[in-house]
Amino acid sequence: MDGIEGRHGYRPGGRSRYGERRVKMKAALADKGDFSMEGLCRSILERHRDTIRVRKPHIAVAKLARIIETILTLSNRQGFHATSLREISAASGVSMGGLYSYFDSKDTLLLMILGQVSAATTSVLENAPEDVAIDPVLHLRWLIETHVALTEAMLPWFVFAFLEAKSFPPAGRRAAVESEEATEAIFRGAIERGARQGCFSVEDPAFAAALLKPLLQDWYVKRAKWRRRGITADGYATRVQTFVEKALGARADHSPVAI
Amino acid sequence: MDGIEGRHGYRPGGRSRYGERRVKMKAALADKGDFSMEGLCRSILERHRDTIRVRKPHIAVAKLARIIETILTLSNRQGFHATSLREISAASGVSMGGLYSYFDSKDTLLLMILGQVSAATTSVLENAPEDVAIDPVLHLRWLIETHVALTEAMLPWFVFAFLEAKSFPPAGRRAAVESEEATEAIFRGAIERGARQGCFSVEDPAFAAALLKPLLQDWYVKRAKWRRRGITADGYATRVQTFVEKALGARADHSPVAI
DNA sequence: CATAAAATTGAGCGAGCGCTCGATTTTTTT
DNA sequence: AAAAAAATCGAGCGCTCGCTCAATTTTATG
Repeated sequence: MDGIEGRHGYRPGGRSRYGERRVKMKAALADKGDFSMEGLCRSILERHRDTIRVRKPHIAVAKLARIIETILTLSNRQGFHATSLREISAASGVSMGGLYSYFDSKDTLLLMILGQVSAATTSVLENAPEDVAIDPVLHLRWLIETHVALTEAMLPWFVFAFLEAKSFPPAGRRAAVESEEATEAIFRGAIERGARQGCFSVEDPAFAAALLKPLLQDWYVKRAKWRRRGITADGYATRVQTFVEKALGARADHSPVAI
Repeated sequence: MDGIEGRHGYRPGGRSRYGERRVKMKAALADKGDFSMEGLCRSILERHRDTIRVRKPHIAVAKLARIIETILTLSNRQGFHATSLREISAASGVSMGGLYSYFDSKDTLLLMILGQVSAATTSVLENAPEDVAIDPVLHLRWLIETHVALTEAMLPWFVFAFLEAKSFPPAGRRAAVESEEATEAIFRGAIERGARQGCFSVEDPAFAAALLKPLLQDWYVKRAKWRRRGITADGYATRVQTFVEKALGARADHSPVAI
């Protein structure tokens, strides 16, 4: 995996590797799964076979896709709570009763989406290519660009999770906190290993790891702002890498290529 | 203002200035206004004299305080949208009709709170003491610790604003974005000046300023996490100062005292 | 092509919502 | 202490919400 582009953002005297990086970003996700609406809904169907009453998978997946597409669109505009099932029904073309073949309550629907987001996040970030995971600096760099690429590929899902996770049922709240801590633990792992090996000089690796999450969240939460400023996903990832590596006191020979 | 403690976190060979810093944190806010529930509600009353139908200020302020206290508590637990006026009435001891002497719609109530948060934020952060504002490094350090102190003093207000600003009426959305950009502009001012004067070596001051906001937000948004880890407001401010100054390549002679 | 199974429909239910307004109590003025 | 003004009250209005289920249409089977 990751093959031809080689060394993951590290290239001794390199300049302007934008094209390569963009390819790599997509490549970093390519093997990890299918992030299309259909693929994600297939995964939801698997995790909720007991609740979903429609038996035929191809029918269920297609309709789930229409339903969830609609919910993400409406909720990200006006909030999940403010989006009624009647609206969802009208916009998706699925009747009121039809919706209830796919979930038993509005809360379940919320949990389906939150669950898919956290499942995708951990399954992607926990599986860095071996050659990257060896070097803490490269590993952290990979985590940052992969996180940005993932949130890019599942943008409306992450926006939804961010907006709605807080104001909802205990189960959802707990799941969200756990998911976030899992992500943070992955960051912390790389930073602590780097500190032990002398790649980073940082007093408090746990704190640095905790700060990284909000930095990465800003990319999808304030998307409009970054677009207005003409910053691309690659540009954002590169800048965060630079910023964080400097804050961690990364050894100079590893410093990423300037934007 | 800020008087006796002197130089704002900078002290050549200093160690363990915790006590001083804590005093300074409160002092930094002391002259800027009254951040008690009463004081904040007095400010709201001033800005909404036309909507609020109760004429006597002392009565209006006292009751507003009870109402808003209740709303902040309930909303931060279960969301503003999910909190009904009947609940607010029961919990605050003000009748349904009574509530409507203080606002003409639930949306107005939301805007009152959001407005107070952004008013307080800009009025505080825009008024750094002159001796601090002179030096960009000290200025940035002051902005960080004052922001943390302010969000500490108005914790439920900031949590509310963070949770509810997104999913509501256009007016509130716009106000929130503007308020955030104002804060960011203040950060950017200090960082750009520092870069020009050579105190910082940073490629993209605007980007660094934009990243600072989410770092400071994490303090009040994930409050439970930080408390669980035993990190105080002072500790958080100090760590963010260290982290950010390192990322900005601040000159060593200005580096803050180690925790 | 008949029949069983699966999928889909939407009017209707009870509940709770934001909000109003005439009646009532409290406070101030004379 | 009476009258005027200010503040407070809460039952009730119209409406929309999440959700259900008997009836219907669509699809698969022998």
